[in-house]
Amino acid sequence: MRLSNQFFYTLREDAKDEETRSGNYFVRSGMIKKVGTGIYLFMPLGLRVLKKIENIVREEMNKAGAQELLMPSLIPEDYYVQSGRKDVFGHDMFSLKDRYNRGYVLGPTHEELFVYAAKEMIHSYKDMPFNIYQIANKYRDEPRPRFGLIRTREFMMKDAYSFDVDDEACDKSYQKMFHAYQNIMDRVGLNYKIVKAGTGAMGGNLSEEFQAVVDIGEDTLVLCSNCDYASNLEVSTCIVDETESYEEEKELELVHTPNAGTIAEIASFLQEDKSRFVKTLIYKIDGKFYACLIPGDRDLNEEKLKKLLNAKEAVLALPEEVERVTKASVGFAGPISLSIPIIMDRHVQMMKNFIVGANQTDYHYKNVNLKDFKVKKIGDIIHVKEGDLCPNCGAKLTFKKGIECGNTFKLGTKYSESLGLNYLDHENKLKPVVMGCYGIGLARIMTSVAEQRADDMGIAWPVQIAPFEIALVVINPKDDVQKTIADKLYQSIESMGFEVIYDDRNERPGVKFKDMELIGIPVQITVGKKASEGTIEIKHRGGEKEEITIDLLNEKVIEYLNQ
RNA sequence: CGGGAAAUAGCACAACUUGGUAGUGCACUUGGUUUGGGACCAAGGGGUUGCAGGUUCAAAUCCUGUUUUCCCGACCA
Repeated sequence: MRLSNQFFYTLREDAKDEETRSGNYFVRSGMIKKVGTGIYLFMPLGLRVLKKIENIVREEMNKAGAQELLMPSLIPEDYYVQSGRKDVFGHDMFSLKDRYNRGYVLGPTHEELFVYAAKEMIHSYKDMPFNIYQIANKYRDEPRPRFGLIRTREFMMKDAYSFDVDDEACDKSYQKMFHAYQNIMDRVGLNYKIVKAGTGAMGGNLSEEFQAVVDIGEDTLVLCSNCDYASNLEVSTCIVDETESYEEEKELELVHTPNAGTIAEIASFLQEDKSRFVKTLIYKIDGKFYACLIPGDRDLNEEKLKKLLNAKEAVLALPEEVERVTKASVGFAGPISLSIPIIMDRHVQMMKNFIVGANQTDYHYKNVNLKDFKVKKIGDIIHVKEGDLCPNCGAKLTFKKGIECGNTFKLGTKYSESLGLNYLDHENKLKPVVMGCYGIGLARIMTSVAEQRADDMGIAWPVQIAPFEIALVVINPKDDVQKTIADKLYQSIESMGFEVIYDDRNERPGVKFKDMELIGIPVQITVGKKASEGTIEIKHRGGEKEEITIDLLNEKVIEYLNQ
């Protein structure tokens, strides 16, 4: 592409509203522009990157035997009412009425319609397996979109669904997709980790996430320093250090702790470390109150709590409710002589002489031990911390931040049962189809790769997804010799099948260099003063320039692009 | 949905406290000088100050409402 007379602009100043480095560079390099909260338009340059990612995804999906189709975004709401997900999504789904007051939604994810499509195909076990997918926009009314393209309300997603006769067959389909995902993430040049994740409201049995390792990520990845354990914080576990404490059990003691309602306050008041405390959190779980005991320096994991109790909903009790249940102000709840059932984290089992609230405003108990109260259930209900011990090998766990770029789910029969997707097996018996679903966020890949490769000049795109492979800069387009040579080179490189952005604008050299580095073209060729002597320059973005003779250009270009 | 901040030229901001011709930088146009890392000089163009009301002789400025955006939190298949 010749830059003169093309739609191309860059901004010299940082974007006001972009919190991420990549987001700022996307805006400054004219790739995207914010239209509203969580809504962006893609300018030609940005679209090229997105399309390249899309094509890699499409190629790998097709290679894995999946077939592409296209679902509508505007969907009669009945499909989501039937599946029960109108309620599950609630306000997260955009819904609207047409002129006849009929209800529609903008599709937040498409299990329902894929099942609808699959029903046309599936009658018998002979009709499976197959995998169908689309690359299309999804709509979610996020409470708080942020981080550039990472959390937007409209976003391009590849979603695929596999259909199989049983779990064993589904495993095979799942593995195919899993490998396709590895190929995709490798090809786009992403530094990523595959972690185990929660199945959440999607339901199903197994979920793995392809997480880009990026500091601005919203997810926390728990990785083992020794083995290959990798898991999303949501579902991470650890083994409990069972080193026996030989501490003597001391006499229970009631202490006056005026106005010290939080762990931090009471810890500083009593001059004790937070780990000497046991927090008592009052939860309302499926309508009933429970007290949850966890170490004072830990956070409760509501997902784990729900799972332990096989519950649908777990919410922290309101202050009034806490006061009613504990007969004390918030902050003084404790397990001793409490009337509601007590759920205790495993770690508390190993503690001795700890401190808890006394269920009396302004009082705590010191030297509390397990014999002092009754527990209904013991389990793992806390988030792991850095330094906890790996559940596989016992080595220390470390944390990294991640952006979820892709995920793979084994859905089981959840949707096929609720939506009546069945087939006849060998024995003429009706059985539910076993499904898998597989998603990839295209703009999240774009952001993650950019974030991982940004420097203080701009984005250093990998060749595979760069908007152009080669930048050709002519230093002085008013110099006839330079211009003629550059024009020729442009045609010749383009005819070799490479994507070239040819900067023939009448700008000063510095402007062109800065722009090419900002938008991140991997290889740059410069035609300058020495062109008249048959010498030009080639370099990697941000690298050292090499002077070469013009006749060597073709082979050098290939060499540089492959490096 | 709670708490905070903001809305002025394409972009980033000033003027608001104390009401009186809306200004600066970048970008843009014209002319000239420049041409190997975001040039310089000169002359220009571009604004119903988010929207709607109110106070006033007079509102970007004060008041009320409204919409939108950003930040923190809650939330997040």
